[in-house]
Amino acid sequence: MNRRTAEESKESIIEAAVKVFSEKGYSQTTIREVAREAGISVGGVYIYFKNKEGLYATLLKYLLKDFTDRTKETIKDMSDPADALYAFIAMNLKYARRYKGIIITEGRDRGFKSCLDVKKRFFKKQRKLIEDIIKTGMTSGKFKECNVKTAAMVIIGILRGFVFSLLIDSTALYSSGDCSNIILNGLLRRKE
Amino acid sequence: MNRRTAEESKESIIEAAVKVFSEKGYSQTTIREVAREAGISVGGVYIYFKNKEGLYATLLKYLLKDFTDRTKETIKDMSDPADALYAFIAMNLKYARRYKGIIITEGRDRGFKSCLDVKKRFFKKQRKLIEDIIKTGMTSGKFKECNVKTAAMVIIGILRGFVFSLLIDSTALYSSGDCSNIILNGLLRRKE
DNA sequence: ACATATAATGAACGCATGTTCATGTGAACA
DNA sequence: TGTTCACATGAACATGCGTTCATTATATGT
Repeated sequence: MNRRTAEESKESIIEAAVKVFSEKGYSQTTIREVAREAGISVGGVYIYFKNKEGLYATLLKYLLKDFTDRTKETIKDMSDPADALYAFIAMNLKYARRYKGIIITEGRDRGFKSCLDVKKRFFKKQRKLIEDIIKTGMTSGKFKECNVKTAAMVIIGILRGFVFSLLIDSTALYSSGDCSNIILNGLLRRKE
Repeated sequence: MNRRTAEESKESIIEAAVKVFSEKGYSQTTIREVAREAGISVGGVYIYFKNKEGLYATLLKYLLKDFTDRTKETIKDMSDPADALYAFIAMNLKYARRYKGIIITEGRDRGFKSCLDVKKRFFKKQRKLIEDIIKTGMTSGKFKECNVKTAAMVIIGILRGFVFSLLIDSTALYSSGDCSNIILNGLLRRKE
């Protein structure tokens, strides 16, 4: 019978870690549970990862890169900026549901410098994507003039709120459509 | 020399707990640190609170009630709904900065039923406040017609995003003004 | 069959933390 | 001075978790 290769084992650990961390967040996740889920021993985990934080950092990088790539791929051919913004929002919501414990986790500063950097770079890329959408919208005249950077930050803030709402109450949530509608149109009545 | 009364001790524990939980969140907070901060022994904490969760629940209730009351007081005399919304947002931001570890904490479901209920009731009250603002705006014709409940939920989501942004990067943040501007006006160019 | 390298095991260790409890302390009153 | 009561202490206990390491199992090459 063939044993697993090192690569296969490592992958199954990452997959298991993604699952457990997503459900429980960092503090509540134990190496023992990840090991069980991956079908390996406790010590086995430490063959492939230096420690818990290392495992978490690896998985975070892997997941965020995957997310960024998919998002770019999804919106790259969209000409209408409103469509792109909608797709961007929908994409965020979908991933948030699946990996809620990870995308927003209690990443305390102490001892997590590595993760913080990964996250910051991720959010920077996200902001860049939105900024491009907004710029396109402004150039084509569809969006009004505004501070692009600020608007992008606010939208990212809105999306974080989305995700956080999921953590508190995973059922009752407004849809991507409702959200993008308010972002696009605002609350104030338009003249005429 | 006069010793502290039971009431005084209890209060100083709550104050200490507010401080430590705000900074570190639930998991990272230890009873030992709360006790030290309160100037009491470890065992002393257990005279006044059943356990860690009980202490947390008490402090959460106390803090959220205080916040709701102050918010109501602040906006109750404002006639312009846009002003009220702005004040509401500013209020949230202010408290979030101070109590970030608590207002948004990793309140996992397991074993935290009591806290979850407190939080849900709090958010319900918050939503009610925003709904009233929006309704006022619609009645006066300043806001356009929309689904009040949904709009309120979206705004709450936006605020949660605000707070979460604070956790990740406490310096670079858009202002309350930027935020309410986008909420009120949206991104799309207005006709004419 | 034997040797070697690779992959895996899980009991054991050290440490941190929530919680308890027998004991101590000081003020008020007899 | 002695008694009582409320308030407080902190060492000790139990548990859980991250981490290590001496040992075992399996495949591969000779």
